[in-house]
Amino acid sequence: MKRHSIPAQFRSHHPHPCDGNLPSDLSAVLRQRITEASEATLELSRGETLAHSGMPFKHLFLVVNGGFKAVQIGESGQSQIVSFHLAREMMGLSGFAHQRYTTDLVALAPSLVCEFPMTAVQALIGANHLLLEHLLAYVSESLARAEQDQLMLGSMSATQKIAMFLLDRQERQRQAAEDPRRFELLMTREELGSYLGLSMETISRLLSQLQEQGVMRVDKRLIEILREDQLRVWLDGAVNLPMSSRRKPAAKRAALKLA
Amino acid sequence: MKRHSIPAQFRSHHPHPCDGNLPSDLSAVLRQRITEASEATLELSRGETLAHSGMPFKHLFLVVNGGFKAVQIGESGQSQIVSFHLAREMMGLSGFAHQRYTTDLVALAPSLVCEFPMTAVQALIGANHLLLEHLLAYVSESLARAEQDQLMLGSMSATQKIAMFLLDRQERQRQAAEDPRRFELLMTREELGSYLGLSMETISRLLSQLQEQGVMRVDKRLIEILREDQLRVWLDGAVNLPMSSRRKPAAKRAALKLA
DNA sequence: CGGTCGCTTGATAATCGTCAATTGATGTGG
DNA sequence: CCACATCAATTGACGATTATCAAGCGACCG
Repeated sequence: MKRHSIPAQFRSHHPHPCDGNLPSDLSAVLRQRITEASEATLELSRGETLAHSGMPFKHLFLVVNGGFKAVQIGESGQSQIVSFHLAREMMGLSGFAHQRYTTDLVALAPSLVCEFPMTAVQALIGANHLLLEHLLAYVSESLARAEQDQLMLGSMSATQKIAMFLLDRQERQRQAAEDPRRFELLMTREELGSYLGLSMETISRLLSQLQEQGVMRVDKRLIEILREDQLRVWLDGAVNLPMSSRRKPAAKRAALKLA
Repeated sequence: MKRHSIPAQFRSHHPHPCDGNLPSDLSAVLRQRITEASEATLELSRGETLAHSGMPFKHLFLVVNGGFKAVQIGESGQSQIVSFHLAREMMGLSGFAHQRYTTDLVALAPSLVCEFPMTAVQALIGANHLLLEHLLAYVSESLARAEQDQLMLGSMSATQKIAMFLLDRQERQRQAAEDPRRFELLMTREELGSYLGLSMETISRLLSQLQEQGVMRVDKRLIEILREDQLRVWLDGAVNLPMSSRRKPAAKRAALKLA
Protein backbone atom coordinates (compact mmCIF):
# COMPACT_ATOMS: atom_id res chain seq x y z
CA MET A 1 0.00 0.00 0.00
CA LYS A 2 1.58 3.21 -1.19
CA ARG A 3 0.72 6.51 0.43
CA HIS A 4 0.84 9.77 -1.50
CA SER A 5 0.58 12.68 0.89
CA ILE A 6 -0.86 15.94 -0.34
CA PRO A 7 0.78 19.01 1.19
CA ALA A 8 -1.68 21.49 2.59
CA GLN A 9 -0.75 24.30 0.23
CA PHE A 10 -1.72 22.16 -2.75
CA ARG A 11 -4.97 21.01 -1.33
CA SER A 12 -7.00 23.99 -2.42
CA HIS A 13 -5.64 23.87 -5.94
CA HIS A 14 -7.94 22.39 -8.44
CA PRO A 15 -6.34 19.25 -9.86
CA HIS A 16 -6.96 17.08 -6.84
CA PRO A 17 -7.12 13.34 -7.51
CA CYS A 18 -10.46 13.01 -5.75
CA ASP A 19 -12.12 15.77 -7.67
CA GLY A 20 -14.75 14.55 -10.05
CA ASN A 21 -14.93 11.23 -8.27
CA LEU A 22 -17.40 12.10 -5.59
CA PRO A 23 -20.82 10.54 -5.32
CA SER A 24 -23.23 12.65 -7.29
CA ASP A 25 -25.41 13.45 -4.29
CA LEU A 26 -22.65 15.37 -2.62
CA SER A 27 -23.30 18.63 -4.31
CA ALA A 28 -20.82 20.87 -6.02
CA VAL A 29 -20.78 23.27 -3.11
CA LEU A 30 -19.41 20.58 -0.90
CA ARG A 31 -17.09 19.11 -3.42
CA GLN A 32 -14.23 21.44 -2.86
CA ARG A 33 -14.48 21.31 0.88
CA ILE A 34 -14.33 17.57 0.78
CA THR A 35 -11.39 17.36 -1.51
CA GLU A 36 -9.65 19.72 0.86
CA ALA A 37 -10.22 17.25 3.63
CA SER A 38 -8.43 14.47 1.82
CA GLU A 39 -4.88 14.44 3.02
CA ALA A 40 -3.61 11.50 1.07
CA THR A 41 -4.33 9.06 -1.67
CA LEU A 42 -3.52 5.39 -1.27
CA GLU A 43 -2.51 2.95 -3.92
CA LEU A 44 -3.26 -0.69 -3.22
CA SER A 45 -2.68 -3.84 -5.19
CA ARG A 46 -5.04 -6.80 -5.41
CA GLY A 47 -5.55 -8.47 -2.04
CA GLU A 48 -4.29 -5.62 0.11
CA THR A 49 -6.49 -4.64 3.04
CA LEU A 50 -7.46 -1.02 3.54
CA ALA A 51 -9.35 -1.43 6.81
CA HIS A 52 -9.71 -4.25 9.29
CA SER A 53 -12.92 -5.21 11.00
CA GLY A 54 -12.83 -4.15 14.66
CA MET A 55 -10.05 -1.59 14.26
CA PRO A 56 -10.61 2.07 15.21
CA PHE A 57 -12.59 4.08 12.70
CA LYS A 58 -10.05 6.72 11.66
CA HIS A 59 -10.85 7.36 8.01
CA LEU A 60 -13.55 7.38 5.40
CA PHE A 61 -12.50 6.22 1.96
CA LEU A 62 -13.50 7.11 -1.56
CA VAL A 63 -12.70 4.74 -4.40
CA VAL A 64 -11.08 6.65 -7.26
CA ASN A 65 -10.51 3.63 -9.41
CA GLY A 66 -10.31 -0.12 -8.99
CA GLY A 67 -12.67 -1.88 -6.63
CA PHE A 68 -13.07 -3.36 -3.17
CA LYS A 69 -14.94 -6.04 -1.33
CA ALA A 70 -16.36 -5.50 2.15
CA VAL A 71 -15.96 -8.73 4.10
CA GLN A 72 -18.09 -9.38 7.15
CA ILE A 73 -16.59 -11.80 9.62
CA GLY A 74 -18.72 -13.96 11.90
CA GLU A 75 -17.95 -15.08 15.42
CA SER A 76 -17.76 -18.71 14.35
CA GLY A 77 -15.14 -17.93 11.74
CA GLN A 78 -17.52 -17.53 8.82
CA SER A 79 -17.00 -14.77 6.37
CA GLN A 80 -19.12 -13.28 3.65
CA ILE A 81 -18.78 -10.43 1.23
CA VAL A 82 -21.58 -7.98 1.99
CA SER A 83 -20.87 -5.40 -0.71
CA PHE A 84 -18.59 -4.42 -3.54
CA HIS A 85 -17.38 -0.85 -3.96
CA LEU A 86 -16.39 0.51 -7.34
CA ALA A 87 -15.15 3.90 -8.50
CA ARG A 88 -16.92 6.95 -6.98
CA GLU A 89 -18.26 5.05 -4.00
CA MET A 90 -17.53 5.72 -0.36
CA MET A 91 -16.53 3.00 2.08
CA GLY A 92 -16.41 2.64 5.83
CA LEU A 93 -19.77 4.17 6.62
CA SER A 94 -20.83 1.50 9.07
CA GLY A 95 -18.09 2.71 11.39
CA PHE A 96 -20.02 5.70 12.72
CA ALA A 97 -21.97 3.57 15.15
CA HIS A 98 -19.22 2.37 17.46
CA GLN A 99 -16.17 4.08 15.99
CA ARG A 100 -14.87 0.76 14.63
CA TYR A 101 -14.85 -0.72 11.18
CA THR A 102 -17.36 -3.51 10.91
CA THR A 103 -15.91 -5.14 7.78
CA ASP A 104 -12.57 -5.74 6.17
CA LEU A 105 -12.06 -3.64 3.04
CA VAL A 106 -9.92 -5.51 0.55
CA ALA A 107 -8.80 -4.42 -2.93
CA LEU A 108 -10.14 -6.57 -5.77
CA ALA A 109 -7.65 -5.12 -8.21
CA PRO A 110 -4.94 -2.47 -8.24
CA SER A 111 -6.85 0.49 -6.85
CA LEU A 112 -6.59 4.10 -5.85
CA VAL A 113 -8.52 5.62 -2.96
CA CYS A 114 -8.75 8.99 -1.27
CA GLU A 115 -8.46 8.94 2.46
CA PHE A 116 -10.50 11.37 4.58
CA PRO A 117 -9.38 11.54 8.21
CA MET A 118 -12.37 11.57 10.52
CA THR A 119 -10.84 14.49 12.38
CA ALA A 120 -11.07 16.55 9.19
CA VAL A 121 -14.58 15.30 8.52
CA GLN A 122 -15.60 16.29 12.04
CA ALA A 123 -14.20 19.77 11.48
CA LEU A 124 -16.07 20.18 8.21
CA ILE A 125 -19.23 18.95 9.82
CA GLY A 126 -19.02 21.76 12.32
CA ALA A 127 -18.55 24.29 9.56
CA ASN A 128 -21.02 22.94 7.09
CA HIS A 129 -24.36 21.47 7.91
CA LEU A 130 -25.10 20.26 4.45
CA LEU A 131 -22.17 17.91 4.48
CA LEU A 132 -23.55 16.07 7.46
CA GLU A 133 -26.96 15.83 5.89
CA HIS A 134 -25.47 14.39 2.75
CA LEU A 135 -23.52 11.89 4.79
CA LEU A 136 -26.73 10.90 6.51
CA ALA A 137 -28.43 10.44 3.14
CA TYR A 138 -25.50 8.40 1.90
CA VAL A 139 -25.45 6.06 4.87
CA SER A 140 -29.20 5.75 4.59
CA GLU A 141 -28.84 4.72 0.97
CA SER A 142 -26.29 2.08 1.94
CA LEU A 143 -28.81 0.76 4.42
CA ALA A 144 -31.49 0.59 1.74
CA ARG A 145 -29.08 -1.33 -0.47
CA ALA A 146 -28.22 -3.77 2.29
CA GLU A 147 -31.92 -4.39 2.80
CA GLN A 148 -32.28 -5.14 -0.89
CA ASP A 149 -29.45 -7.62 -0.58
CA GLN A 150 -31.26 -9.25 2.31
CA LEU A 151 -34.26 -9.76 0.06
CA MET A 152 -32.01 -11.27 -2.58
CA LEU A 153 -30.20 -13.60 -0.20
CA GLY A 154 -33.32 -14.75 1.56
CA SER A 155 -35.85 -15.21 -1.18
CA MET A 156 -34.31 -15.55 -4.58
CA SER A 157 -33.13 -18.59 -6.52
CA ALA A 158 -29.62 -18.84 -7.93
CA THR A 159 -30.79 -17.73 -11.37
CA GLN A 160 -32.63 -14.75 -9.96
CA LYS A 161 -29.64 -13.74 -7.87
CA ILE A 162 -27.21 -13.62 -10.75
CA ALA A 163 -29.68 -11.82 -12.99
CA MET A 164 -30.16 -9.22 -10.29
CA PHE A 165 -26.43 -8.79 -9.89
CA LEU A 166 -25.83 -8.36 -13.61
CA LEU A 167 -28.71 -5.93 -14.12
CA ASP A 168 -27.60 -3.92 -11.11
CA ARG A 169 -24.08 -3.83 -12.40
CA GLN A 170 -25.32 -2.71 -15.80
CA GLU A 171 -27.21 0.11 -14.12
CA ARG A 172 -24.15 1.34 -12.27
CA GLN A 173 -22.25 1.26 -15.52
CA ARG A 174 -24.89 3.46 -17.09
CA GLN A 175 -24.58 5.95 -14.24
CA ALA A 176 -20.86 6.11 -14.82
CA ALA A 177 -21.72 7.19 -18.39
CA GLU A 178 -19.96 4.21 -19.89
CA ASP A 179 -21.30 1.55 -22.22
CA PRO A 180 -23.75 -0.25 -19.95
CA ARG A 181 -23.51 -3.54 -21.83
CA ARG A 182 -19.79 -4.16 -21.40
CA PHE A 183 -17.91 -4.27 -18.13
CA GLU A 184 -15.33 -6.21 -16.22
CA LEU A 185 -16.10 -8.21 -13.12
CA LEU A 186 -13.22 -7.40 -10.87
CA MET A 187 -13.87 -10.35 -8.59
CA THR A 188 -13.32 -14.09 -8.82
CA ARG A 189 -16.20 -16.53 -9.16
CA GLU A 190 -15.67 -17.45 -5.54
CA GLU A 191 -15.98 -13.83 -4.39
CA LEU A 192 -19.11 -13.33 -6.43
CA GLY A 193 -20.49 -16.55 -4.98
CA SER A 194 -19.77 -15.35 -1.47
CA TYR A 195 -21.69 -12.15 -2.11
CA LEU A 196 -24.67 -13.96 -3.62
CA GLY A 197 -24.72 -16.77 -1.08
CA LEU A 198 -23.80 -19.39 -3.69
CA SER A 199 -20.83 -21.64 -4.33
CA MET A 200 -18.15 -20.88 -6.86
CA GLU A 201 -19.28 -23.85 -8.96
CA THR A 202 -22.84 -22.60 -9.16
CA ILE A 203 -21.65 -19.20 -10.36
CA SER A 204 -19.56 -20.87 -13.03
CA ARG A 205 -22.48 -22.96 -14.22
CA LEU A 206 -24.81 -19.97 -14.31
CA LEU A 207 -22.40 -17.91 -16.38
CA SER A 208 -21.90 -20.81 -18.76
CA GLN A 209 -25.62 -21.23 -19.13
CA LEU A 210 -26.13 -17.52 -19.77
CA GLN A 211 -23.56 -17.71 -22.51
CA GLU A 212 -25.03 -20.87 -24.06
CA GLN A 213 -28.43 -19.24 -24.20
CA GLY A 214 -26.99 -16.22 -25.95
CA VAL A 215 -27.94 -13.87 -23.12
CA MET A 216 -24.39 -12.59 -22.76
CA ARG A 217 -20.82 -13.16 -23.78
CA VAL A 218 -18.40 -14.15 -21.04
CA ASP A 219 -14.67 -14.04 -21.52
CA LYS A 220 -12.90 -14.58 -18.25
CA ARG A 221 -14.11 -11.61 -16.26
CA LEU A 222 -15.24 -9.55 -19.19
CA ILE A 223 -18.99 -9.42 -19.63
CA GLU A 224 -21.04 -8.28 -22.57
CA ILE A 225 -24.78 -8.29 -22.11
CA LEU A 226 -26.63 -9.15 -25.30
CA ARG A 227 -30.21 -9.66 -24.19
CA GLU A 228 -31.23 -7.51 -21.24
CA ASP A 229 -34.83 -8.64 -21.73
CA GLN A 230 -33.81 -12.25 -21.14
CA LEU A 231 -32.00 -11.24 -17.96
CA ARG A 232 -35.29 -9.78 -16.75
CA VAL A 233 -36.98 -13.07 -17.49
CA TRP A 234 -34.37 -14.75 -15.34
CA LEU A 235 -34.95 -12.18 -12.60
CA ASP A 236 -38.65 -12.86 -12.64
CA GLY A 237 -37.92 -16.45 -11.74
CA ALA A 238 -39.06 -18.18 -14.90
CA VAL A 239 -35.73 -19.91 -15.54
CA ASN A 240 -34.06 -22.72 -13.63
CA LEU A 241 -30.52 -23.97 -13.35
CA PRO A 242 -30.20 -27.49 -14.78
CA MET A 243 -27.52 -29.41 -12.91
CA SER A 244 -27.56 -32.38 -15.21
CA SER A 245 -30.59 -32.60 -17.42
CA ARG A 246 -34.04 -31.65 -16.31
CA ARG A 247 -37.51 -31.24 -17.76
CA LYS A 248 -39.09 -27.85 -17.64
CA PRO A 249 -41.06 -27.90 -14.38
CA ALA A 250 -44.42 -26.22 -14.00
CA ALA A 251 -44.79 -22.49 -13.68
CA LYS A 252 -43.54 -20.76 -10.58
CA ARG A 253 -45.92 -20.20 -7.75
CA ALA A 254 -47.22 -16.80 -6.74
CA ALA A 255 -45.15 -14.72 -4.37
CA LEU A 256 -45.54 -15.23 -0.67
CA LYS A 257 -48.12 -12.92 0.73
CA LEU A 258 -47.03 -11.46 4.02
CA ALA A 259 -49.45 -8.66 4.59
CA MET B 1 -54.84 3.18 13.70
CA LYS B 2 -55.70 5.61 16.43
CA ARG B 3 -54.02 8.96 16.60
CA HIS B 4 -53.50 10.79 19.91
CA SER B 5 -52.43 14.34 19.25
CA ILE B 6 -50.35 16.14 21.82
CA PRO B 7 -51.15 19.84 22.11
CA ALA B 8 -48.08 22.04 21.92
CA GLN B 9 -48.50 23.45 25.40
CA PHE B 10 -48.23 19.98 26.88
CA ARG B 11 -45.23 18.96 24.90
CA SER B 12 -42.66 20.48 27.19
CA HIS B 13 -44.20 18.98 30.26
CA HIS B 14 -42.49 15.96 31.57
CA PRO B 15 -44.87 13.01 31.36
CA HIS B 16 -44.55 12.51 27.61
CA PRO B 17 -45.31 9.00 26.36
CA CYS B 18 -42.04 8.81 24.45
CA ASP B 19 -39.88 9.78 27.38
CA GLY B 20 -37.78 6.97 28.71
CA ASN B 21 -38.26 5.04 25.50
CA LEU B 22 -35.50 6.54 23.44
CA PRO B 23 -32.52 4.54 22.24
CA SER B 24 -29.80 4.76 24.83
CA ASP B 25 -27.30 6.39 22.50
CA LEU B 26 -29.45 9.48 22.17
CA SER B 27 -28.14 11.23 25.19
CA ALA B 28 -30.13 12.84 27.95
CA VAL B 29 -29.44 16.32 26.61
CA LEU B 30 -31.28 15.45 23.45
CA ARG B 31 -34.03 13.52 25.07
CA GLN B 32 -36.19 16.45 25.90
CA ARG B 33 -35.75 18.13 22.57
CA ILE B 34 -36.77 14.96 20.80
CA THR B 35 -39.81 14.34 22.88
CA GLU B 36 -40.81 17.89 22.13
CA ALA B 37 -40.69 17.04 18.45
CA SER B 38 -43.17 14.24 18.79
CA GLU B 39 -46.55 15.60 17.93
CA ALA B 40 -48.60 12.48 18.26
CA THR B 41 -48.65 8.91 19.37
CA LEU B 42 -50.26 6.23 17.28
CA GLU B 43 -51.97 3.10 18.42
CA LEU B 44 -52.06 0.22 15.95
CA SER B 45 -53.46 -3.27 16.13
CA ARG B 46 -51.88 -6.39 14.69
CA GLY B 47 -51.54 -6.22 10.92
CA GLU B 48 -51.97 -2.48 10.55
CA THR B 49 -49.42 -0.72 8.38
CA LEU B 50 -47.63 2.35 9.68
CA ALA B 51 -45.68 3.19 6.53
CA HIS B 52 -45.83 1.99 2.96
CA SER B 53 -42.81 1.30 0.78
CA GLY B 54 -42.43 4.01 -1.84
CA MET B 55 -44.57 6.61 -0.05
CA PRO B 56 -43.13 10.00 0.92
CA PHE B 57 -40.88 9.98 3.95
CA LYS B 58 -42.79 12.26 6.30
CA HIS B 59 -42.11 10.80 9.75
CA LEU B 60 -39.66 8.90 11.83
CA PHE B 61 -41.14 6.48 14.32
CA LEU B 62 -40.19 5.22 17.73
CA VAL B 63 -41.69 2.01 19.08
CA VAL B 64 -43.00 2.56 22.60
CA ASN B 65 -44.39 -0.90 22.98
CA GLY B 66 -45.42 -3.79 20.80
CA GLY B 67 -43.40 -4.62 17.71
CA PHE B 68 -43.13 -4.23 13.96
CA LYS B 69 -41.82 -5.99 10.92
CA ALA B 70 -40.10 -4.14 8.09
CA VAL B 71 -41.10 -5.77 4.83
CA GLN B 72 -38.98 -5.29 1.74
CA ILE B 73 -40.85 -5.73 -1.52
CA GLY B 74 -39.13 -6.88 -4.68
CA GLU B 75 -39.93 -5.89 -8.23
CA SER B 76 -41.00 -9.41 -9.10
CA GLY B 77 -43.52 -9.46 -6.29
CA GLN B 78 -41.32 -11.15 -3.73
CA SER B 79 -41.34 -9.93 -0.20
CA GLN B 80 -39.12 -10.53 2.76
CA ILE B 81 -38.93 -9.27 6.29
CA VAL B 82 -35.58 -7.49 6.68
CA SER B 83 -35.86 -6.52 10.33
CA PHE B 84 -38.02 -6.59 13.41
CA HIS B 85 -38.40 -3.53 15.63
CA LEU B 86 -39.26 -3.85 19.29
CA ALA B 87 -39.75 -1.29 22.05
CA ARG B 88 -37.26 1.60 22.12
CA GLU B 89 -36.20 1.19 18.54
CA MET B 90 -36.53 3.74 15.77
CA MET B 91 -37.98 2.89 12.37
CA GLY B 92 -37.94 4.49 8.95
CA LEU B 93 -34.27 5.39 8.81
CA SER B 94 -33.70 4.14 5.29
CA GLY B 95 -35.96 6.94 4.06
CA PHE B 96 -33.31 9.65 4.26
CA ALA B 97 -31.75 8.61 0.98
CA HIS B 98 -34.56 9.38 -1.43
CA GLN B 99 -37.21 10.79 0.88
CA ARG B 100 -39.34 7.65 0.48
CA TYR B 101 -39.91 4.71 2.75
CA THR B 102 -38.12 1.65 1.45
CA THR B 103 -40.08 -0.93 3.44
CA ASP B 104 -43.58 -1.47 4.74
CA LEU B 105 -43.78 -1.15 8.52
CA VAL B 106 -46.45 -3.47 9.89
CA ALA B 107 -47.50 -4.03 13.50
CA LEU B 108 -46.87 -7.55 14.81
CA ALA B 109 -49.11 -6.97 17.79
CA PRO B 110 -51.13 -4.16 19.31
CA SER B 111 -48.52 -1.43 19.45
CA LEU B 112 -47.87 2.16 20.40
CA VAL B 113 -45.47 4.43 18.52
CA CYS B 114 -44.35 8.03 18.71
CA GLU B 115 -44.41 9.93 15.47
CA PHE B 116 -41.74 12.55 14.70
CA PRO B 117 -42.55 14.74 11.72
CA MET B 118 -39.50 15.23 9.55
CA THR B 119 -40.18 18.95 9.47
CA ALA B 120 -39.67 19.05 13.23
CA VAL B 121 -36.60 16.86 12.98
CA GLN B 122 -35.17 19.19 10.35
CA ALA B 123 -35.75 22.15 12.62
CA LEU B 124 -34.04 20.47 15.54
CA ILE B 125 -31.15 19.50 13.34
CA GLY B 126 -30.56 23.15 12.56
CA ALA B 127 -30.60 24.00 16.24
CA ASN B 128 -28.65 21.10 17.56
CA HIS B 129 -25.69 19.47 15.96
CA LEU B 130 -25.50 16.58 18.31
CA LEU B 131 -28.88 15.33 17.28
CA LEU B 132 -27.78 14.92 13.70
CA GLU B 133 -24.63 13.16 14.74
CA HIS B 134 -26.61 10.76 16.86
CA LEU B 135 -28.95 10.12 13.99
CA LEU B 136 -25.96 9.37 11.79
CA ALA B 137 -24.63 6.93 14.38
CA TYR B 138 -28.02 5.30 14.64
CA VAL B 139 -28.43 4.82 10.90
CA SER B 140 -24.86 3.55 10.75
CA GLU B 141 -25.70 0.98 13.41
CA SER B 142 -28.71 -0.17 11.43
CA LEU B 143 -26.42 -0.62 8.46
CA ALA B 144 -24.02 -2.72 10.52
CA ARG B 145 -26.93 -4.87 11.65
CA ALA B 146 -28.16 -5.34 8.10
CA GLU B 147 -24.68 -6.48 7.11
CA GLN B 148 -24.74 -9.00 9.91
CA ASP B 149 -28.03 -10.28 8.58
CA GLN B 150 -26.48 -10.62 5.16
CA LEU B 151 -23.82 -12.87 6.67
CA MET B 152 -26.50 -14.93 8.35
CA LEU B 153 -28.65 -15.26 5.24
CA GLY B 154 -25.79 -16.07 2.95
CA SER B 155 -23.61 -18.40 4.92
CA MET B 156 -25.40 -20.04 7.79
CA SER B 157 -27.37 -23.27 8.03
CA ALA B 158 -30.93 -23.37 9.34
CA THR B 159 -29.75 -24.43 12.80
CA GLN B 160 -27.17 -21.67 12.94
CA LYS B 161 -29.71 -19.10 11.83
CA ILE B 162 -32.23 -19.87 14.52
CA ALA B 163 -29.56 -20.05 17.19
CA MET B 164 -28.32 -16.65 16.14
CA PHE B 165 -31.83 -15.22 16.24
CA LEU B 166 -32.54 -16.59 19.70
CA LEU B 167 -29.22 -15.48 21.17
CA ASP B 168 -29.64 -12.04 19.65
CA ARG B 169 -33.12 -11.80 21.03
CA GLN B 170 -31.89 -12.84 24.45
CA GLU B 171 -29.28 -10.11 24.28
CA ARG B 172 -31.86 -7.45 23.48
CA GLN B 173 -33.93 -8.69 26.36
CA ARG B 174 -30.95 -8.25 28.65
CA GLN B 175 -30.50 -4.67 27.46
CA ALA B 176 -34.11 -3.97 28.26
CA ALA B 177 -33.27 -5.04 31.81
CA GLU B 178 -35.75 -7.88 31.75
CA ASP B 179 -35.22 -11.56 32.35
CA PRO B 180 -33.10 -12.50 29.34
CA ARG B 181 -34.22 -16.13 29.34
CA ARG B 182 -37.95 -15.57 28.90
CA PHE B 183 -39.59 -13.60 26.15
CA GLU B 184 -42.42 -13.68 23.68
CA LEU B 185 -41.94 -13.98 19.97
CA LEU B 186 -44.42 -11.52 18.60
CA MET B 187 -44.31 -13.00 15.12
CA THR B 188 -45.72 -16.11 13.50
CA ARG B 189 -43.49 -18.98 12.38
CA GLU B 190 -43.98 -17.80 8.84
CA GLU B 191 -42.79 -14.29 9.64
CA LEU B 192 -39.76 -15.59 11.47
CA GLY B 193 -39.05 -17.87 8.52
CA SER B 194 -39.27 -14.96 6.12
CA TYR B 195 -36.71 -13.04 8.15
CA LEU B 196 -34.33 -15.99 8.37
CA GLY B 197 -34.76 -17.10 4.77
CA LEU B 198 -36.43 -20.36 5.78
CA SER B 199 -39.87 -21.89 5.41
CA MET B 200 -42.47 -21.89 8.13
CA GLU B 201 -42.19 -25.69 8.39
CA THR B 202 -38.46 -25.57 8.96
CA ILE B 203 -38.91 -23.06 11.77
CA SER B 204 -41.48 -25.28 13.37
CA ARG B 205 -39.21 -28.33 13.19
CA LEU B 206 -36.26 -26.40 14.59
CA LEU B 207 -38.26 -25.16 17.56
CA SER B 208 -39.58 -28.66 18.20
CA GLN B 209 -36.07 -30.05 18.08
CA LEU B 210 -34.76 -27.40 20.45
CA GLN B 211 -37.49 -28.33 22.88
CA GLU B 212 -36.89 -32.08 22.56
CA GLN B 213 -33.20 -31.58 23.28
CA GLY B 214 -34.02 -29.58 26.38
CA VAL B 215 -32.38 -26.43 25.07
CA MET B 216 -35.51 -24.37 25.60
CA ARG B 217 -39.17 -24.52 26.40
CA VAL B 218 -41.59 -23.44 23.68
CA ASP B 219 -45.22 -22.69 24.40
CA LYS B 220 -46.87 -21.10 21.41
CA ARG B 221 -44.87 -17.91 21.08
CA LEU B 222 -43.48 -17.92 24.59
CA ILE B 223 -39.82 -18.90 24.79
CA GLU B 224 -37.76 -19.90 27.77
CA ILE B 225 -34.10 -20.54 27.13
CA LEU B 226 -32.69 -23.26 29.35
CA ARG B 227 -29.25 -23.97 27.90
CA GLU B 228 -27.59 -20.94 26.38
CA ASP B 229 -24.39 -22.96 26.03
CA GLN B 230 -26.18 -25.43 23.76
CA LEU B 231 -27.49 -22.59 21.64
CA ARG B 232 -23.90 -21.52 21.11
CA VAL B 233 -23.05 -25.04 20.00
CA TRP B 234 -25.84 -24.76 17.46
CA LEU B 235 -24.50 -21.39 16.35
CA ASP B 236 -21.06 -22.84 15.81
CA GLY B 237 -22.56 -25.21 13.30
CA ALA B 238 -22.05 -28.50 15.08
CA VAL B 239 -25.72 -29.49 14.98
CA ASN B 240 -27.87 -30.50 12.02
CA LEU B 241 -31.57 -30.57 11.40
CA PRO B 242 -32.78 -34.14 10.90
CA MET B 243 -35.65 -34.19 8.42
CA SER B 244 -36.42 -37.82 9.03
CA SER B 245 -33.62 -39.77 10.63
CA ARG B 246 -30.00 -39.22 9.94
CA ARG B 247 -26.60 -40.49 11.12
CA LYS B 248 -24.22 -38.01 12.61
CA PRO B 249 -22.18 -36.82 9.63
CA ALA B 250 -18.49 -36.02 9.91
CA ALA B 251 -17.21 -32.82 11.43
CA LYS B 252 -17.91 -29.54 9.70
CA ARG B 253 -15.34 -28.19 7.31
CA ALA B 254 -13.23 -25.14 8.03
CA ALA B 255 -14.66 -21.74 7.21
CA LEU B 256 -14.24 -20.40 3.73
CA LYS B 257 -11.09 -18.42 3.45
CA LEU B 258 -11.64 -15.27 1.45
CA ALA B 259 -8.55 -13.18 2.18
C1' DC C 1 9.02 -25.45 -16.28
C1' DG C 2 6.69 -26.84 -12.24
C1' DG C 3 3.29 -25.08 -9.19
C1' DT C 4 -0.44 -22.56 -7.83
C1' DC C 5 -4.67 -20.36 -8.92
C1' DG C 6 -8.90 -19.56 -11.20
C1' DC C 7 -12.24 -21.82 -13.72
C1' DT C 8 -15.10 -25.49 -15.82
C1' DT C 9 -17.78 -29.57 -15.81
C1' DG C 10 -19.60 -34.00 -14.03
C1' DA C 11 -21.38 -37.09 -10.41
C1' DT C 12 -23.41 -37.49 -5.96
C1' DA C 13 -25.97 -36.37 -2.09
C1' DA C 14 -27.58 -33.23 1.75
C1' DT C 15 -30.41 -29.56 3.18
C1' DC C 16 -34.39 -27.66 3.12
C1' DG C 17 -38.66 -26.39 0.40
C1' DT C 18 -43.07 -28.10 -1.06
C1' DC C 19 -47.25 -30.68 -0.60
C1' DA C 20 -50.46 -32.83 2.35
C1' DA C 21 -53.06 -34.15 6.34
C1' DT C 22 -54.22 -33.06 11.07
C1' DT C 23 -55.00 -30.52 15.26
C1' DG C 24 -56.07 -26.78 18.26
C1' DA C 25 -57.22 -22.03 18.82
C1' DT C 26 -59.87 -18.12 17.58
C1' DG C 27 -63.57 -15.80 15.90
C1' DT C 28 -68.19 -15.30 13.61
C1' DG C 29 -72.83 -15.62 12.50
C1' DG C 30 -77.10 -18.05 12.84
C1' DC D 1 -74.22 -21.58 22.32
C1' DC D 2 -72.88 -24.36 18.80
C1' DA D 3 -71.45 -25.34 14.10
C1' DC D 4 -68.42 -23.45 10.81
C1' DA D 5 -64.62 -21.26 8.87
C1' DT D 6 -60.13 -19.57 9.25
C1' DC D 7 -55.61 -19.42 10.77
C1' DA D 8 -51.29 -20.92 13.16
C1' DA D 9 -48.74 -24.69 13.97
C1' DT D 10 -47.05 -29.53 13.76
C1' DT D 11 -45.43 -33.55 11.46
C1' DG D 12 -44.49 -36.78 7.64
C1' DA D 13 -43.17 -37.97 2.93
C1' DC D 14 -40.97 -36.54 -1.13
C1' DG D 15 -37.95 -34.34 -4.21
C1' DA D 16 -35.58 -30.24 -6.14
C1' DT D 17 -32.05 -26.92 -5.70
C1' DT D 18 -27.70 -26.36 -4.87
C1' DA D 19 -23.41 -27.68 -2.11
C1' DT D 20 -19.76 -30.78 -2.16
C1' DC D 21 -16.31 -33.76 -4.02
C1' DA D 22 -13.41 -34.77 -7.83
C1' DA D 23 -10.86 -34.37 -12.01
C1' DG D 24 -8.90 -31.74 -15.54
C1' DC D 25 -7.32 -27.57 -18.00
C1' DG D 26 -5.24 -23.12 -19.18
C1' DA D 27 -2.79 -19.10 -17.51
C1' DC D 28 0.38 -16.82 -15.06
C1' DC D 29 4.42 -16.32 -12.07
C1' DG D 30 8.59 -17.09 -9.93
